Formats: sequence, C-alpha cells, structure tokens
Amino acid sequence: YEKWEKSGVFSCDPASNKAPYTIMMPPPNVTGSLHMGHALNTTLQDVLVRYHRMKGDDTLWQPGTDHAGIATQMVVERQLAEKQIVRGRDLNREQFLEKVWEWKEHSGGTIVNQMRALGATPDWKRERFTMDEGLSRAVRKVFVQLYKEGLIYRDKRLVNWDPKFHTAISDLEVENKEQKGKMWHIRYAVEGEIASYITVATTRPETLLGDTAVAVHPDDERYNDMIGKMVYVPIADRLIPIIADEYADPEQGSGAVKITPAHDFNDFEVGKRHDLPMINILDVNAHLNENVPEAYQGMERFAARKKILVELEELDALVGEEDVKNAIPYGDRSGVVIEPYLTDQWYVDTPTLAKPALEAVRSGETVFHPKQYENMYFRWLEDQQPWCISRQLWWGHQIPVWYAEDGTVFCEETEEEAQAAADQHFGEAGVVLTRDEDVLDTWFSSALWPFSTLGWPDKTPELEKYYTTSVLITGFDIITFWVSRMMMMGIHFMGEVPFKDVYIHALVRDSKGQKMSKSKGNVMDPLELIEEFGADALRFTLTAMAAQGRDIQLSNDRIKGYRNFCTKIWNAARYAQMNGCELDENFDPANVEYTPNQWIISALKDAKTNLEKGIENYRFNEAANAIYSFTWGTFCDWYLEFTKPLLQGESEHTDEIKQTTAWVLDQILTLLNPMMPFITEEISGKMLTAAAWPEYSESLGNNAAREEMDWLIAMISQIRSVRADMNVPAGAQIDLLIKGASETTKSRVQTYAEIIQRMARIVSIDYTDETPKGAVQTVVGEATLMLPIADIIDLDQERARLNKEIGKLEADIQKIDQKLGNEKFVANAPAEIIEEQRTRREAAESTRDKLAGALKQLG
RNA sequence: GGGCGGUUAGCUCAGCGGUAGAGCACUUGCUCGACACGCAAGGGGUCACUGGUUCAAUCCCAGUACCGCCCACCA
Repeated sequence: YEKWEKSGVFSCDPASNKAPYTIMMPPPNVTGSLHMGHALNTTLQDVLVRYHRMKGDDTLWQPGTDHAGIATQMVVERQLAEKQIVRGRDLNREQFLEKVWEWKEHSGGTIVNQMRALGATPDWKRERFTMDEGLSRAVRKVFVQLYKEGLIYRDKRLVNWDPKFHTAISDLEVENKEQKGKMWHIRYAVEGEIASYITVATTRPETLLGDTAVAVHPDDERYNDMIGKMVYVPIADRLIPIIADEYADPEQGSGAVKITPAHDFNDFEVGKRHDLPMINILDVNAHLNENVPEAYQGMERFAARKKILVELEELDALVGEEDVKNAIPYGDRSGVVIEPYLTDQWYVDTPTLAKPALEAVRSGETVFHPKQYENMYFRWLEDQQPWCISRQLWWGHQIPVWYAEDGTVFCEETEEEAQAAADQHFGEAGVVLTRDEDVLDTWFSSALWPFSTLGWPDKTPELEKYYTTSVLITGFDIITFWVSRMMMMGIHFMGEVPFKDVYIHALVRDSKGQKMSKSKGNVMDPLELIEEFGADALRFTLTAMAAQGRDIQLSNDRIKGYRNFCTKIWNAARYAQMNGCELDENFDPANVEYTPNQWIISALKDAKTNLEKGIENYRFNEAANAIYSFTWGTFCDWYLEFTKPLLQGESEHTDEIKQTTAWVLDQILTLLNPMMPFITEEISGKMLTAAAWPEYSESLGNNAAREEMDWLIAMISQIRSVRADMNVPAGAQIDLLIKGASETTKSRVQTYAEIIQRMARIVSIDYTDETPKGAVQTVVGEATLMLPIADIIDLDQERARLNKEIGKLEADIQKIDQKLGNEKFVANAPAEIIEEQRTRREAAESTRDKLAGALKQLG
C-alpha cells in the first residue's frame, strides 16, 4: 500500500487538462473506527475512483474526518469522569477543549488507517478535518453571510431539549419510540360554580403545573357555554381560561384539551395565537423549577408525575385512566427523553433554502440512484421546519456572534470586525462585547464539505475544477442529515449543485437481517474479516452484493465464497506461470489465429463491456458478476482446459496459446484491480493501480469462433451428462460413434478430437450409419452421439432417461405449437419472435425424433 | 396516521414483457499433475394472492395479505 501512496497516484492535478472525476468522502467521525457501513461505502467509492483513475480521468477523492460535536464531547466527558474530572467544575472551556484536541490527536488516525487496510485510495495529502482552520473560516463566513441575508436568525421558541447534555438538538436527532403508556383524565373545576367541571386528558400530568388554558373546539356544542369561563388548575391552584381553538379535536378524548405552551409544540402554537402566558416549569435537567408549588420544586420530572397522580387522586380530580400507545421522543445520542423547552436559539431558514434544492433534483440536475430515494429527499425538504443550529456544547464551531451589554447583536467573522462594528454602532471605542457561548450543530460544517474542502471562500484552482463533484456515495440514513443540507448550502453559496449523482447504497445487516449494533452483539468487524479472508475478498463481496435498493445481508459464507475466488485466480496464474506463459509486449489480440484463442478474447471483450456498464450505472453487483463468471466459468473451466495439452506440448499453436493465456490473464487482473487491488498487483507484479484501463478495438471479437466453441462445449457437456446419468465410471474410457454428422461437424470433430477425447473421456471417435446394440444416445445439433457401452448399460435406466428427455422436448413443442396456433400471436408478434419460435420448434422436434428412434431401438 | 420498499429454488439474492438465474447449501461421482478454498454431473421454483392490460405477464396496472423501513403533534 505504501508503494501506492508514495508513487503519488492518488493525487489530483488541477493543472492537467484531463477531465475531472470527483468524489467527496463522507467524513467519518474523527475518533470512530471502521464498521461495515464504512467498509461498504469506502469500497464502492474506491472502485469508482480506481476505475476512473485508470480510465485517465483527473481523479480527486477528497478524504477527511468530522469533529462530531456531541458524540466526541460525550466520549471525552466520560473519560474525564473516570478520573473524577467534571467539565465546568474542574476544567474551564479552554482547558476542556485542550483535552478534546488531545483525544483527537490520540485516536484520530484510527479510522483513516483502517481505510488504508481496506485499500482505499483517496488523495490523503488533501485530508481535512471539519474543525481545521480553513474549514472553520468557511463556517464563519457562511454563518455571517446567511445572518446578513436574514437566513439565519435568533428566536425564542420551543426546542428539543436534551436534559442529559443540556443542549438543544435538531428534530432529526430525536428518535420517536412507540411505547405503552397511560392516559389520565383529569377534571378541572369551573370557577364560581358548584360541581361543574371540565375534563381533559393527558399522558403527561406533571405538565398541568404549566397549564395556561383549556381549549375546546369553537363548534363543539358541548362546551359552547363554557368558553370564556375560568377553571382551576388542580394543585397549582391557578385560574386559567377556557378558550376556543380549532386545535381541540371534538373526537379526541373529552374534546377539551389542556394547553401548556412552554412544554408542548402544539400548545406553543395555540399559546401564541391566544397570547397566553408561557410558564416554564422545568430547569435544564428537566427538574421542576421555582414556578411550581414548593412541594414539587427540584423534583425530577418522572417522580413529580407520580406525586401529582397521587395528589390528584386525593383531590378526587383524577377521573379516569386508560392504556395507550404513544410515541416518546428520545435523544439519539443521550438516550434520555427529550423535553420541549423554551429557549433562545439560532435558526437557519431552511424552508427558504430548500426551494432551490428541491428544484435541482426535480429538474434532474442532481440525480439519485436508485431513483426512489428522491421521494425521501422531496418529502423531507418539502416539509422543512427552521433548523435549530445552536448547541449548548463546547466542542464545535463557536457561533461568530457578539453581544453588547444592551443585547445588540454583532455578527462578524472575527472579534476585531465585531468590535469595529460595535464601536461604529455606538459611536465610541472599546464597547464591551460578549461572545455567544454556543457552538454550531456538527452538520452545519458538514453541509459545506463539498466546497470548504476545496479552499472556499478562496477561488482556488481546485474549487474551479472539481466543484460540482461527480457523485456522492452514501447511505440512505443520511439523506436528511447531510445530502439535503449540502444541496441547500452548495446551491446557495456556489450557485451550482454539489454533485451530479447521488448513489444511495444499502444498509449492511447481519446474516439474519438484523441491523448490526453493539448492544445486539452482532457487529461484524471489517478488520477481523480482512484478517481472516483478506481485504480483496471483503471488497469483492461487498461489491458483488451491492445491488440497488436492497439491504445487504452479509454472512461469512458469502465472503468465504469470494475468498475462494481469490484463490482460484491465484492458482490459474500459478498454472500459467508454471507453463511459461509470459506477457509479450507485441501481442495483438486482433491477430490471433487459433479459434479457441479468438473465442476467449471475444468472450473477454463481452465481460469487459458488462463490467464497465455495471460500474458506470452504479450496478456494482452486475459488474462484479460479469468478471467473476468470465474468469471462473469461462476462462478457467473451459479455455484453460481446452488448451492444456497444446500449451504444455509442442504445436503450431503453442506460442500463440501461451501469449493469449498470459494476455487474457493480465487483462483479467487489470479489470479486477478496482475491486481486488491487492491480489491482482501481487500476481501481475505490476502497479496496476497506476495502469491504464484496457481499451479494445470495436472489431475485436469473432462470432464464428464463438459458435464453434459453443458447439464444442455442447459436445463435451452432452457426453459428460449422459455418462453421469448412466453411471459410467468416471475413469472408464469409452468409444464415441456419431451418426448423421454434417461436413461441418466432421471437420470440427477432426480439429478438436483431442479435446473431446480428453475432456469427455473418449477413446475413439468414428462415424456410422447404424446404431449398435446397447448404445446410449444423445443429440448435438444435427448429429446423434452414441456411446456403445453394452457391457455396463442398464436398459431400463436408459429407457427412463430417454423418456424423460423426450418428455421435456414434447412439452416444449406443445407450448410453442400453442403459441403458433394462436392467430393473434402470428398477426401481432414481431417477426423475429415468431421466427425464433419456429426455429426452436424445429430443433426440438428434430432432437425428439432422434431420441425417439433411439428409444425404439432399445425395444 | 402518511410515505417508501419487499414478497422469485432450502438460505441469501439477481432478473423485470417473449424458453425461470447466480452464490451458498444439498445429492452423486472424481487422488484426470493450477486449484478439494477444487473438478464433473444432478435434484429443487403454479416467480405471495386476486383481477386487469397485452398476441404474450415473474416482469406493466389495480386491489388483497403479510414483512420491513422512514416520517408524523393526536391531547
């Protein structure tokens, strides 16, 4: 691997006039380690990159890692906790960040080195990190510009609050889990009336302490006369109004709903419409705060719920309880229940930015493969809520905003610029400014990846040449987090889409179809698999299983199968080498004369075409299968066997066979290099990674040769099949008699007599017009093949075999007759289809007649 | 609740208008000098179900049934 890296083949060259081919590597978490998803993702990118590099494109595969805000801060905090060190208490912000950087330096190289073990060839010299200086500058610039354009703003609204990490998180980082819960019905007493109540239902009774209204539907007759009245909130003993709002669904529960604007997203909207007070009853830990009765202050939220229920019961306010299923929001990182929480946060106006991003995919400027994922993209972007980008963390890009004492906001790229702006604003020097403490959502910097890594905001040659990258390779789970945001940012800041194609690959699951996860203990470690089967086997397996639109269920057996393929190639190469097949520089595949040589070259050309089509259409499985079946099923199984004696002996064809064998093998190795870089180079002894992709002339390929070899394969296969069916011992040498052979057949038999004899285990070949007693028969084309094996033949068995064959043919003929007998078919079907049916019928009939004759003779 | 996808050989999956395919597993036979991580020959499928379009449907359309996944505020 080092050889490759030192050679500089990975490097792009913006100065060259070669066409660019660019892939942005999805940056893995800097402190992470390689899992199967990465292995698949990396392999597919590497296959594409190697292919295009060999094709002569100026290839840039841009590598890098992500600082992964919450995840990384979490890991470091946990480590510090083991040493009884607490962020904030024992370490200030600066000291803490120092620890994080230390950790990053310490464990940051793991994943990229693991990618090297896989054989990945990105341009490592250009490796970037989302927190390095250049990318941070891009982040600041983007933030300031969006702020000045009004596309970033600060707002006080409900956010998803993580009580464990004490930060806001975005909608996407919330995971809703369906759970069994309870719904409680609670009655609120109406003010000034005796025994008059309104009943509301809730799954979160503790929030009643923050209720500021009860809402009913304006058209709900049951409650018409109650609108405007006041009710007592139990326990809190506050008076709140009954209001009319269409949000209340008469069909739902009692038709009356409690409104807690500070702790529920819907209620928040209702609260705004009715100008209700918003009572926040929680602190950052989701413990109850000073706005609740003293007995509850400082209580943990779920403990408070229990206590509330007990007290409601005592007050006779709890009038019902039912089992329900409901979706509970959890933080995807912290695993704790998320609280809607009222705070000031920064937002990106994604509803606005989404519009051009949607249009770019609708118009086909960017195309998803497989296409159906565009639906996911559309659905997500069409329904954009403002993106909450501020996080109350320390690890990340600090928001470039400074506040004056009176709260005036100065958003600039540097502190100096902010100071200058403030001084000018207030008309005095040295205004005291405080920087916003929050950092940005990790995905904010990720969204800039396609241009920030190329040097933006500078106008670099790289940016000029490689932007609008060729393709993005990623998993579907990240379309919303990353792809859509890169589209929005890319279009806004570069004026062009960030990639032409987006290939969405499958999720790697275990052999039972389970998602791999540490808690299930079913993770397969790519490094262990590389250790056991080799990187090439793993790469080839992943490539061969990467069919579009389906998950990959990976099993060791499958990898083992492809490991065997590696061994097979290895053995074929050893065989070629042992027999003195050496690549001749002057060998011209178009000039070979020996038919099997023409044939194998022609078949290679087909395989290459299919391989290329597969790669170019992102049908990696088809690409892998094309080269696999050619190599094993055609080259090894037939070609090497056909040519064995001539190769090893002396004949007029020997030299040409040696050269052809060496050349085809070399081509196979070259074509396989993108998928199996290690073994192909080891065998060939050349640095194929830097080799040119083979190009064949249009005219290469010989149909006559293919027809002839198909015939030869049929001859051998037929005889082998009959032998096996009739239990002729494998070692037994028998005679072959041919009846009704055409001149062509005779001439072919003569040419390939040795091959037929050797591969079908035949002693002699003769022609006859008669059928000897006790011969088993089969048909190839116009000729009937007879194997006189009277001493071992079992007549009943032969009768049964022939009957079975005849039966198959008759069924076939009958089916075709049905079609041909259908007037509408003859009238409407294309001529060549009809012709094909006729030809097939004739062939089947002729074979059947011959076999029927054979059957008759058996008596 | 909304959306997307799946249902093809024992298993894992390709194919997606004109004779049902692969790998693995299985059966049988092979110490035929590259390879037993191999060679050869086999068995095994009303392509989920019901209708429709078509000369022709595993493939297109509609519906049904299961199974996944994603999104969603039902108090």
